[in-house]
Amino acid sequence: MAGQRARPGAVNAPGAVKRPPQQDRARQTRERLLDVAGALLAEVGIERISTNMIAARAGLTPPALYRYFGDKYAVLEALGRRLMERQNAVLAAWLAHHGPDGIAAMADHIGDLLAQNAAVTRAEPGAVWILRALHASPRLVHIRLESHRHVTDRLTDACAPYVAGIDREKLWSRLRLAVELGFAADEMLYEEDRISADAALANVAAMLRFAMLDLTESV
Amino acid sequence: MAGQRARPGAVNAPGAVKRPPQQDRARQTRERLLDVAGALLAEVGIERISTNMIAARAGLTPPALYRYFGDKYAVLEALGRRLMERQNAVLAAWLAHHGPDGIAAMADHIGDLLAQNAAVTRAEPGAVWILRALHASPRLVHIRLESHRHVTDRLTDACAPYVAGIDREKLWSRLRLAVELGFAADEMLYEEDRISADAALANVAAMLRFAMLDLTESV
DNA sequence: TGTACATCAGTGAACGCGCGTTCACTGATGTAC
DNA sequence: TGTACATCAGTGAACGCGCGTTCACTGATGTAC
Repeated sequence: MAGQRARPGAVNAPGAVKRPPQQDRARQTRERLLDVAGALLAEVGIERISTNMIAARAGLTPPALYRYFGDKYAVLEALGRRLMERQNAVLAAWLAHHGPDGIAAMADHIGDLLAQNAAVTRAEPGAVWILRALHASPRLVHIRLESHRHVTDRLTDACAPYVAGIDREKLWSRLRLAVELGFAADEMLYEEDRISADAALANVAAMLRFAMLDLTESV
Repeated sequence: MAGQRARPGAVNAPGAVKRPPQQDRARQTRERLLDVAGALLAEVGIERISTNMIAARAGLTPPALYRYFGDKYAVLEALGRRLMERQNAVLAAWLAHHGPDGIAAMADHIGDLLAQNAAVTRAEPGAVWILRALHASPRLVHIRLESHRHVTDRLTDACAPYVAGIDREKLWSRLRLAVELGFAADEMLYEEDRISADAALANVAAMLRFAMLDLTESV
């Protein structure tokens, strides 16, 4: 076979992994496409969003989008990963701050973590809708699952030294559940306007604190 | 204007509310369409499901679907409502059984409620995907919200007599959160296979029990 | 500093396809006498 | 019990539209000398 390289005229080797953009203009365009996709997800929902729509809103023609993303799902996937990375950064900072002080210290500051996470989410265009899309499309669910597992791994690492008597699997399960409930509460606040965000986060924090401290007692 | 009634030839007055089917055959067809829609939601997701697809899988031609549902979203809405009604029936039975025995009795049997709810969900074709679709489409979110509020109202009614010292709004907020977390935990079990369903539900039940009993103490 | 050249970013036009929905119609079911 | 008639359930064919995606191309940016 002569020539594994793409034909000279072919802009896109279909299905090929996209190289990261080389120029500043391109990096900005890519970010803009993601921002626009988030906003549109909120406006029209995952069942109506389209690549043509995203490109148009970003001031581009459709083929330009395909320079950055292999297909429609790749856009949504990148959008999801960008949000989760930002959330993970919050967690990392929180762990660095409170992790070394032990379980009780962490349990007492869960409210901070929830609040900071909520702030990051709120800053992202269409953030709730991104999270919901990640939940609702069979092609995307793995992203959220992987991210929540990653978060749980980090929390487990941080807690394990202080609860030596508990097998890691049990600890992991407990924290996995806590992660899910924390995110669920955060998302609920976007649609339920009959309860105050502060009160709700305080309640959740109290429940998660209970679950964490309960761990240390059951050694 | 002569004649508000539909033209003789017109099968569908567009946008008209559909009357409930008159014949047995029709009732079965309607149920079949909903079952099929649930299954397809699980297979292809809300972004790919289509009316033509639903009709074909149900052994019908596309126009037949429009005899039962005003448009595509009406199908999904009916599907969502059917599931929520079944879940609400579980709650009603549970409340009738444990409600009269007070807060502590209810708190001690939250695990039962979660388990029964999970069973109902599991029996419905594509149930998780229905719940997720209800979360992910702007046109559908209100269904889930209304249902969760309804559930919270019923719980608040059941609890209020035993916590006379607490203002109803605070009670409602606390229970609203509990409802959300209960459903979130249930849904998580469908995608997270690294933790056991029983253990997770037991954990959630313990947290919710804590939240409920905490209410009685804070009078 | 100027310029020739290579690479990168984005365009204009078009494709085949399945979508949601409607029409006028036929066949099946129920009912009054 | 039979039959004429009204209503209900489902069909066959088609519509205009926007979808996701690709092509061969032009204009913009960066780089070597």
